[in-house]
Amino acid sequence: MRLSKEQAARNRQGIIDAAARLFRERGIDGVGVADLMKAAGFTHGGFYNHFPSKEALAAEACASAFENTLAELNTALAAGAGKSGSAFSQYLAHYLSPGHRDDPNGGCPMASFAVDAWRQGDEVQSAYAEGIESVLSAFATQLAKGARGKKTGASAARVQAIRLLSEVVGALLLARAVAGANAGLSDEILEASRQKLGT
Amino acid sequence: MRLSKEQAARNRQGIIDAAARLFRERGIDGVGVADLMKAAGFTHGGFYNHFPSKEALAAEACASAFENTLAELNTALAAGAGKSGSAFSQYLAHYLSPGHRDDPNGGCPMASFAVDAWRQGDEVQSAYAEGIESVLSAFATQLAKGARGKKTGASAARVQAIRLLSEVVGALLLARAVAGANAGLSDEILEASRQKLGT
DNA sequence: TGTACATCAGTGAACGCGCGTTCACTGATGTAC
DNA sequence: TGTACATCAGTGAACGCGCGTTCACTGATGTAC
Repeated sequence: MRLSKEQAARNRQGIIDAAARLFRERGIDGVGVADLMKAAGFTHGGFYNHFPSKEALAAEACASAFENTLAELNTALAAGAGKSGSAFSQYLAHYLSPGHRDDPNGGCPMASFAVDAWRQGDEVQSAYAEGIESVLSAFATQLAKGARGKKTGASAARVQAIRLLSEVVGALLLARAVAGANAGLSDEILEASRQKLGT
Repeated sequence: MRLSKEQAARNRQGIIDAAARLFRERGIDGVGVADLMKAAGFTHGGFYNHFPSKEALAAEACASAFENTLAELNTALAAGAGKSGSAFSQYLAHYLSPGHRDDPNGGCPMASFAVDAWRQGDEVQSAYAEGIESVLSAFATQLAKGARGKKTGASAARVQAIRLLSEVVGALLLARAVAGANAGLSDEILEASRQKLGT
């Protein structure tokens, strides 16, 4: 039952989408090839018609998750273009919301893939590092133009972007890690960073 | 070949120590029971004489890693007691050093166990959450007393402690995740947080 | 204090299970003539 | 345009492997008398 090229390409993309969701939720090692294929609506045997290995898929899924995240960020910024820097602040507030913490499915790949990238092979690491670089650029652009009154230099904005990214990713990861055992602490962590966002 | 109680207790501790090291390095799922027992100098069959399950050991190893980390922090602070707040700053600078990034073995359990705690069972989550709470308290105490000139209130110090912890943990995780694919970016992330530590 | 027996840490083989990957097969699609 | 054949996405069984866990066994330690 050979399929048309278009359908095959669509099926391939469906597997990547399912992987991008499931890997973020349960980690790369936490999802089997059979689970993935089932989630995409297939049996597991066909997997290797599309990808040379599970790790190759993981790298594509990671890259895809970053693309979606960047697209969302740009959409959010474009929507609030009139209101100067506030769209970015709102994006960060959403990032640090309990909703985002509890739904890693479509959420931040920087948090979900961080430890996976560290311990996984080269392909995933490369995709991850490129994604981080893209997000940092986007953050730095926002910080440079949105600075309150005083002009911020490009290099200062980059340092600020790195620190901001470290803080929000760290807060999200810590909040997720303690959510099950200490929900109050988890909320407190998110609030602490959210309160002081612009400072 | 039954052993003396003392020897048995020492062997049990040896397994915990090996686990605390290996789990931080490769993740809980990345180390098998056989690997652990071999690292501790035993064959794998005896594992269940000491622990009811791998997860129970993981929880103990996580708690043990936090204890060691807190002890190191206190030692560092006591050693630099004369120089007011600078001992704490030095500790943070060490935390954000390339050396700490490249040697997760005895390093920060907050970073190493973050994703494991999130996706693992209740026992590990509890140990992790308690560890985080202890470190936050220690940080808050330092920030409250070490504040430059102006007095910092307890609740403000706690918020500051949470944000500081989020930033350093996030920076360490990001730096580790990109180290393989982009060493320059990895160093840059550590430096950005290190430069601005007190600000 | 000395003897007999129960205890239990450690060994190494074995268990069942799920994983990533491979394989022979199917049949509609794409292509060469 | 029509026909014959090669291609290849999908199926489902099977592979080897490593994992967490269990087991029968050993023999020195601890304990009851």
